[in-house]
Parts: sequence; structure tokens; C-alpha cells
Amino acid sequence: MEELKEKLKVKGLKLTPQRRATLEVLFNNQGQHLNTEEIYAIVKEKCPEIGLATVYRTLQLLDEMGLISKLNLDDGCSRYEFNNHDEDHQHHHLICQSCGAVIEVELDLLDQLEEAIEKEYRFRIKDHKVKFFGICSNCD
Amino acid sequence: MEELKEKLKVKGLKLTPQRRATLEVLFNNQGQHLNTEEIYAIVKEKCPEIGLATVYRTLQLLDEMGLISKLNLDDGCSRYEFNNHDEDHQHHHLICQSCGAVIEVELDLLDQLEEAIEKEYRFRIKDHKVKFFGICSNCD
DNA sequence: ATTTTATTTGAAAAGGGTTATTATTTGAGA
DNA sequence: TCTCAAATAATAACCCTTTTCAAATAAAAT
Ligand SMILES: [Mn+2]
Ligand SMILES: [Mn+2]
Ligand SMILES: [Zn+2]
Ligand SMILES: [Zn+2]
Repeated sequence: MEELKEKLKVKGLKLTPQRRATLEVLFNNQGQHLNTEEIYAIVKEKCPEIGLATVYRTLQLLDEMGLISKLNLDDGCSRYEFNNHDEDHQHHHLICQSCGAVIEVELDLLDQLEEAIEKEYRFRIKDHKVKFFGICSNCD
Repeated sequence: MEELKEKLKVKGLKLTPQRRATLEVLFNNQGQHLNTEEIYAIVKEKCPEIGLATVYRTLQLLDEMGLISKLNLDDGCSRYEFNNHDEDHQHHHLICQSCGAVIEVELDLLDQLEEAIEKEYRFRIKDHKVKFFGICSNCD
């Protein structure tokens, strides 16, 4: 939360109750992948006067600032999750093609691939998004 | 094209000129990542009577059949590319955060990670989508 | 504490990619 | 050729997201 305040100040932006509350919802729901409507519903509990447009704007802002990540599950809406600073990279996702479950993968194991890319393509990697599709243990 | 005919027949679906033409456009524009409107415009050259809704339906169908792949670049629309059967997996993409360039990566190098996932999570991997974000050599 | 000012907000409208509807056409097997 | 389920074109509807704009407000200046 202090980090949010600092990053906002640098850009001349304000720390509002709405922004604070929205970030708190993401922080308190780690491991889930909530869409904007779901986040809106939860934020309203603590911040009943907030508007849906503000939630959209805030999520966009928090994503640009790197505090949260957007996730696309091809279900017609954007989903978000809190960026845990303990992990140095965004974690990977396993998506079950049978039941739709989304599983978090803590393993990174991309160092070899990233090194090869940086060398071969002279591309400086800042971030990545990795999704694996298949059948989860419950469905197998 | 023969593969399309076979896969359609299995499901009791028809091989129409519209489907044929749409797949040909993707085949003839490999290396690009066209959105639906762009594909529609090109298909119209050979198939002027085709409707936009048919292009949407066909791209969805070809994606489900595994003949093409959908790509999300967070620019408000879906993009597609032909699945080259020479590659056994979908290739990775490098996305420049400065100029927006999209670069194809032929290296796979995910075997180690995929093996670890199959073992540790008992998840049978069928496919993957991997995007790297950073700065390309032109912008660096 | 008061004033100032650029930023932010809520409500509602607009936007825009995608999907659904429906009457008509058509591919492909009999 | 006949038959019929599947596909199409045109258009309306859908729905997630962004924009608009007047009012409110955080935060710096006084
Ligand atoms: Mn996650
Ligand atoms: Mn590609
Ligand atoms: Zn499953
Ligand atoms: Zn670039």
C-alpha cells in the first residue's frame, strides 16, 4: 500500500479511498482470478458508493503500475490477480480443458529459454505470460 | 486443406467455399497476426459475397479444430495465425513494449518445464501459449 | 486553516468487437 | 435428382469496456 502511494506520487496521481480499497480486494483474494464485476461486488462492501467505471479505471492503473496482473482466460472478460513480490516473475497457469480449473505453478524454469532469447534475438525480457492447456489430475 | 475436409467430415460438418477461402488466407499470410476485420477484407477479394459473421464463425471453428491459433495482444481484438504442422508446438511470441513489434520464436526449450509440471501437478499438457514482454533490438 | 487546482469520481451514454437470430441457400449423401 | 441438416448473409442484439462531463476531492500552496 505504501508502494502504491509512492508510485502514484511520482506520476502526480492521487491516493484515493477507491484505489486503496480496490488494491486491498486483490490483496485479500490471492490465488483467485477475479473479473471486474466480481471485484466491483467485493469492493462495494467496504466502499458502497464506488462506481463500476472507477473499478475499470483503477484496475487498468494498477496493472500499468505492475501491482497486479491481467489474465485472459478467453471467457469474455479480463481477470486480475495481485502481484506477489516474493515471486520475482509472474507465475504460470495450468488451464484444464475439461473442467476449466486454473492452477498456479510456482516453478519458473524459464531461465534457459530466456537466456537463449536474450542472446539470439537481442530482446531484453521484462516479463512473461505462460499458459499451459491440458487435463488436470481430477479430470484424468 | 485435405485435413480440413477430413476433420469436418468426422463432425458431420460441410466444407464450404467460405471455410476454404478463410483457411487459405491464414495459410497465405503466415508470420502475420491478422485480426478478424483484416482477414475479412482479404477473404473478400476471392469471396466477395462472404459476410463478417461467417468469418467470425469460421475462425472460431478452425481454432477449435486446431488448424489455426488465436492470439491476444491486448489491443481489443482477437488475432489469428495458421498452425504450421512442421512445428510440433505453438511457437512463442516476443512483444516489444516500446514499438509493439511481435516476433516469432522458433526455440521451444520448454521440455524441462513441461516434464516438471506433468510430474509435480499430474497435469497432461496438450498445448501452451507463451508470451515474453520487453524491448526489441530495434528499440534498445 | 483556507485556498487553489489538477486529478478523480459517479452516472450515464457511447463504443466496438463478437454473438445470436432468422429466413434462405447449399453441400453432400441417398 | 431428391432430401435435409448444416451453413450463410444481413442485421439486430449482446455485453464488456471506455468515454463524457459536471461535481467532488486529494494534496500542495498560501
Ligand atoms: Mn494466478
Ligand atoms: Mn505467431
Ligand atoms: Zn479438470
Ligand atoms: Zn521495439
